[in-house]
Amino acid sequence: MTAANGRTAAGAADGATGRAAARGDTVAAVVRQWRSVHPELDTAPMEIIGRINRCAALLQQAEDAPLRRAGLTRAEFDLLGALRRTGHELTPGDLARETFSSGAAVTKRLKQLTERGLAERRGDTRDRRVAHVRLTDAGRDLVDAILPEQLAYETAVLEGLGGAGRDDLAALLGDLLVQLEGRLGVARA
Amino acid sequence: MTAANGRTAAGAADGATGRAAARGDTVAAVVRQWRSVHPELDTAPMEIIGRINRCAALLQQAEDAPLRRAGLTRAEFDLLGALRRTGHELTPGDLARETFSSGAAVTKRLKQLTERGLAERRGDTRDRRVAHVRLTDAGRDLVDAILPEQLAYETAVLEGLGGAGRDDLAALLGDLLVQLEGRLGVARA
DNA sequence: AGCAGGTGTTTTACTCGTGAAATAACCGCG
DNA sequence: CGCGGTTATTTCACGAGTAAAACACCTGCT
Repeated sequence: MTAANGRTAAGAADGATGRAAARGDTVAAVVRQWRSVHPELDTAPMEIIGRINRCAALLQQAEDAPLRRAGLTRAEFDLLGALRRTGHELTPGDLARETFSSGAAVTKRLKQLTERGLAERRGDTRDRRVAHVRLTDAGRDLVDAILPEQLAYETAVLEGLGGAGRDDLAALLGDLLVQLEGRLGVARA
Repeated sequence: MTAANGRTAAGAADGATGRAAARGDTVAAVVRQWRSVHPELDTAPMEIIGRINRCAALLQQAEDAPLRRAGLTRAEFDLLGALRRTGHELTPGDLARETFSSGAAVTKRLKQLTERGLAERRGDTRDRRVAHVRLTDAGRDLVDAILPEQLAYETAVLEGLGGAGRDDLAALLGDLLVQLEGRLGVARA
């Protein structure tokens, strides 16, 4: 993911579009550039998609710092988080699905995480192809230490929106997500 | 970064709402899991941040396909797009800032893109350290061919939100982005 | 002039993720 | 039983990104 798609990247700041863009976030500047080069195109979607991408990039950047301090990659934390929140053992395949990554990536991460004593694996007794992975106490404690920190940061960032704005935003993003997940068939129902 | 942080990942496990019900996107299921494991935490931010991350991931996935067909990485397209929308030559350093990536990455991409005849470089006459990069005709045509396609897809996805919803969403994301960019100081002002 | 220090770009060494092939084990059917 | 087909996981080869070092060049100071 990356940080910036063409419509997400920043230019100079200056703003005149829409109510929030009066302050001129970086996306507004980019959209303006595109409009002046391609006046015939409807650039409205960029105001949403571009901002989503840019928000995601900035959030990731901000939230990766605490993880790094704990010696974890975001992907590793996602894996541990999946184990923590489901509350039961998962197979590598389950973990790949939960974390939206390839099986190969999960294999590598599990090797790391088990070596570091954050996760444990045990073979299935019936089907010797499958493994079951669970958190160690250390793994659980690590997740439980990091999660509140992340949530606190997120809460602080969202503070500026006000309660109603937060609710609206969550709902609208939910609608959009339903569109996207429907469109791209979300596999598991 | 990727697709799914701990609070973004989808839950297969939660059959409760079965289909993507009234509000049943994948993020809602994940949030529900966290709440049941950590009832004391305020999980509200996940409803926004998680959805932003997931939307970004799905959008990228969807929009990468057309790029791939054109033989481009998203990062490469971002670079070409920065050149296209600014309308003038940029130095590698400028491109790194515009596309939020490291200078090293830009160097590599430029090598690729010039070899493929999509961009050209020329040395600065005054300062022989700096290079100036511009699009070739082929590069410009490629961007101009891909961009409308991407916008059309985005328009289609956003269709489902309705005009008012779209405006609200853009504005709210703008507000959030201002928070984030302010908080993380956005270099270029 | 000449050098100290700063800036723009590239190189290097490495990490991480991926797709595809390889491996290993299960299942059902003759 | 044993063979074909399928599924779970790992291995392999590679592409892409990064941070830090290297390089090349400029600028200001003496």
